[in-house]
Amino acid sequence: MADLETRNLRYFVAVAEELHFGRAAERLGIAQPPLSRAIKRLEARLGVELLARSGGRVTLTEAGEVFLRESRRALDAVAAAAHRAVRAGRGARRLVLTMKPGGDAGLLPAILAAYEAMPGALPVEIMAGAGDRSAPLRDGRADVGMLHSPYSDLEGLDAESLLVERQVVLLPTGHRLAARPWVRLSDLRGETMPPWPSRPVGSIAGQNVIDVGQLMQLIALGRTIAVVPESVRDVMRQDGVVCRPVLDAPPTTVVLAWQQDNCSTAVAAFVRAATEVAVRAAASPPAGVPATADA
Amino acid sequence: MADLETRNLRYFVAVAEELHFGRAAERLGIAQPPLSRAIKRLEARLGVELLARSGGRVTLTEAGEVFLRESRRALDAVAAAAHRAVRAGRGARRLVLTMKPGGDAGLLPAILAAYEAMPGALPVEIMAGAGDRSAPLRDGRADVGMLHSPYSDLEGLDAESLLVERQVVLLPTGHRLAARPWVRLSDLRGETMPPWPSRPVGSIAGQNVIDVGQLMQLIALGRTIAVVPESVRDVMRQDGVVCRPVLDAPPTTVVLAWQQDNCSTAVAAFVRAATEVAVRAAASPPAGVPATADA
DNA sequence: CGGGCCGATACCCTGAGGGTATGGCGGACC
DNA sequence: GGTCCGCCATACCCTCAGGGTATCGGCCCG
Repeated sequence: MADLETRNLRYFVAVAEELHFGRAAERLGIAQPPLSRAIKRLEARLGVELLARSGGRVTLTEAGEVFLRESRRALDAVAAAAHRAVRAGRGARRLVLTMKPGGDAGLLPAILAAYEAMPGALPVEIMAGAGDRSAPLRDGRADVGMLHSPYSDLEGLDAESLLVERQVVLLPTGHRLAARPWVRLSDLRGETMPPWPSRPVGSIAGQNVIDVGQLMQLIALGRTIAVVPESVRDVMRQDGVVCRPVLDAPPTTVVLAWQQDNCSTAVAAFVRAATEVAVRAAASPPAGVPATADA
Repeated sequence: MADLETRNLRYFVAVAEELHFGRAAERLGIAQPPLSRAIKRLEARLGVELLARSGGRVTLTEAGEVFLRESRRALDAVAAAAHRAVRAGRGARRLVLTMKPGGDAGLLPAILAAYEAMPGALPVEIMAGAGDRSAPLRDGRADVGMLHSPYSDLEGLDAESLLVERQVVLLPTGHRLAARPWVRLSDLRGETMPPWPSRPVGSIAGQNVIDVGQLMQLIALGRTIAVVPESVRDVMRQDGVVCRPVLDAPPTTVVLAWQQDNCSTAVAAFVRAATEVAVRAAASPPAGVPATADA
């Protein structure tokens, strides 16, 4: 069982995700034949068939499924090694927090204040950006992240729930559903919806959704509608947009997540600060963010 | 930040462990100059100095410490990907248990019986061997392991304590301390002791200690003495060897450990079986393995 | 039965990475 | 303080892993 290079893993992950050698090769920036060879060699080295090429279809074998999951984890670990070392070398210890802009449900200021009041608190750097917010946690670019539970993949991360929210749909004022006090998911069939939870940042009619403000504009213009956690309503208001509860949408949870094996005391302190703030917020919710009524 | 290959990590880990390019190169089976170049390139790619070469001394920088830890973890993850995929491909789902022979404190038969009585239990394969028993857990060759707490490195593993044991010293009958009812650690200064907890399997006067039986023989022959958890006494008796409690030796804990991110139900079931057995054993200890008296 | 899609094979070629020889710098010892 | 020695860095060469192009072969579909 010779040494597996990360290149082998990257190649396999690409093929496993595309289930198509040609597209995977293109994504990797190489030609298809070397990729075929590489995968074949990989299978030979492991002594296991990872992909079933039965005619025009490529599918993952059971071993391939396992190897895909483990490979992703291993690649994350390699990336984390690099990022953590760089951050350690750049001196200036910091705690990096990753989040979607506006995704903190208004909790962040209080959490930051609580954390920074703790003895030995590090400066907190906020890393806001589009795309999958859990990736920076896995690959070591961030220490903690505010994620949204059903949307983000928490596999391999530790997490603490901060807040459970209902979801609302954002509609332009002139929309056919805007007159109703509430809607159901079935009412939204056939509407243009941004693929909010999907992995690559979604595009609506060619426009990339990169921040909540832009999304609001698009809604006001009648180009799309969106289902979002109700706290977004308070963070970002926009004329021409109304929100209506979606009764049967599953509730979202704002979770604070971090890498499982992270033994840093700074992360532990931040998590403690955040949960304390969350408990307090649940007890006495700020105006505009009503607590979920007891059943 | 170009792709880091596992080769880079392996090379760095070797140098970081040896703190000597020449020895590290020898260990890796390559010459020293390519190794120097590789490390230098690695540092250039990361943009961080990992090693401080100040005169004849090589030391790790702070970033190097971080990178060493993370690199080990990443290499384990890569190895785990390979092993898990192979095991998944070989069909025949099994639960692999790693342990030091005789290191189960007599708990194993009951644990196996309890686990196998559970619905959906997999066949258990026992992987006994010398060396570091936590490595197979990290690199995916084993699912669960019985480790000994102060001796095995549990970093990055989840673990459940099964049993806390006092330690005893094994002496040849003719030994100067054999006449005493108990000893203290200070009495053992200067004695020939196998480096039991050390990473490479220790050698006593050129003999590799590979199993408990051999160790017993060596003790009976007066070649060495050993401090071991008291349950070893019951698993393996030998004429010519007596055991005496070591009053001030730290107690050892038999722990059941597994990879943190392992979400397999089989592992969960095994852990549950083991803890139940351990609780029962603590309540009514079998003859010969007295429970630790309440303080 | 023919065309097109897609993975596998054949063959070449480039460059990353390994080897040998040697330089250069520090520390140690007399 | 000079010399020696240990050890990492540099210089230079060479080999082969891995990438590219061209093409084959099997499968599906019309």
